[in-house]
Amino acid sequence: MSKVSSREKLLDTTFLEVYMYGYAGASTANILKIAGVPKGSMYHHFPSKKALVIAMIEERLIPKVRESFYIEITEKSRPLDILNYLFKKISKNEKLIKYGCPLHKLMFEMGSLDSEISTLCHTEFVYLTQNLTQILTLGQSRQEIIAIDPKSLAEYIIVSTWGALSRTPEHSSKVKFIEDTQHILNYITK
Amino acid sequence: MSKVSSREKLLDTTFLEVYMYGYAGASTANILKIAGVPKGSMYHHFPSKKALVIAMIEERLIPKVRESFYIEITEKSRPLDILNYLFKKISKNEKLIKYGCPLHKLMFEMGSLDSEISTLCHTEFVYLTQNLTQILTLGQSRQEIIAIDPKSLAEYIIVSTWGALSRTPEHSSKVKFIEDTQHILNYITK
DNA sequence: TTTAAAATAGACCGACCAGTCTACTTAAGG
DNA sequence: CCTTAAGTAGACTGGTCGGTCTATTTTAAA
Repeated sequence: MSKVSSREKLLDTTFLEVYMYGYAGASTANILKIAGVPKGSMYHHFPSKKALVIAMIEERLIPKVRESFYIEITEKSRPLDILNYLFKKISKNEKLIKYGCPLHKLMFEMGSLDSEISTLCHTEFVYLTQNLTQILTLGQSRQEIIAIDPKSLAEYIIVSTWGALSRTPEHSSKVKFIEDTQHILNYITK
Repeated sequence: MSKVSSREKLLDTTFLEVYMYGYAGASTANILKIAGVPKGSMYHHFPSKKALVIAMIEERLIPKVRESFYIEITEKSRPLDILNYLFKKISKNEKLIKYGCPLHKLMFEMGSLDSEISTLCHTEFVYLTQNLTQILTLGQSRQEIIAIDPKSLAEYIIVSTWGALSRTPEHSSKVKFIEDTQHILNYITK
């Protein structure tokens, strides 16, 4: 029998709650109910709702985002193939297609609510950008990717992908996402 | 002395509140305080918070979005010039750069909260797409724009632009937006 | 001028919010 | 076994939420 600690349960539940209802819309009472954890435990582990969400970002959101968007770079990496594979992988994640990238969603909401949290999210955006910039640079050295400032290109690819993932659940689909990201691939292919 | 009706004041204030705090984060009490309108008046004009927001979308948000994203098409329109002009105009709107497109922001938030409102927002996305599709088709007939399914291209341009506008306020800028959208223009130029 | 509808005004409601507090239980080290 | 801290438990607080209700004022038509 697995014994998941209250802290872990809280982080898991908070991730889902914030993903679906946003930071403002997420209620601690509901999180506690779903996690099956009493209030005292939550405030023992985290001083506030905000602190809980920050821990969730660091220990759940960021790792999950890296699973989806981070590209491991090796010497024989084929940048375009990798990017293509990445988009395919994302397109298979139904929740991602339906409700968007949780990092983007939270970052966007917090932009006008709390600069600490929004900056924390932005830091991960910077990290992903740096990783993608490396990939693009490698592709450029092999004449596979257009010769444009790779950092600017990397940022554009990420924000465009986020945009493609932010359609309404009813009107988003795997097919549309692949269609959108195909434009990105067309553009960056030399 | 201008006499703005309570209803109009409520719509104006609601637009700002929802733009800054989101639907879940917007409070009727705060809207009433800022608008200087008593609660009874609000519930006389609108049966609920949701109805107020829907009226705001129809009478404020959509007109504003069309100001920024709608392109009047004429016979001698130069599609690329128009798009370029459009991006320049958007880049000059500091609030848009800082806090993103209010339609996109609300649509994204409501995706997992209320399908009626999110569908209403999506309808406007479809409208903007149709308009842009016309422009692109015109450009294609003049060999100025790449020959790719114009509807798919139009959708991609809009979601990418929305993505470019959804950076954090602290890290978004006119320059970055122009940089992002320049990639779009590069891509679609034949 | 009378009358009825439209609009204003704000006290009030139960539900829910994040957060506090005290009591209790469990786990670990000496 | 005893002690101490870590963790659990949930009642409770002040404040805010969206929404209701009744009373009053304003407007405009008859």
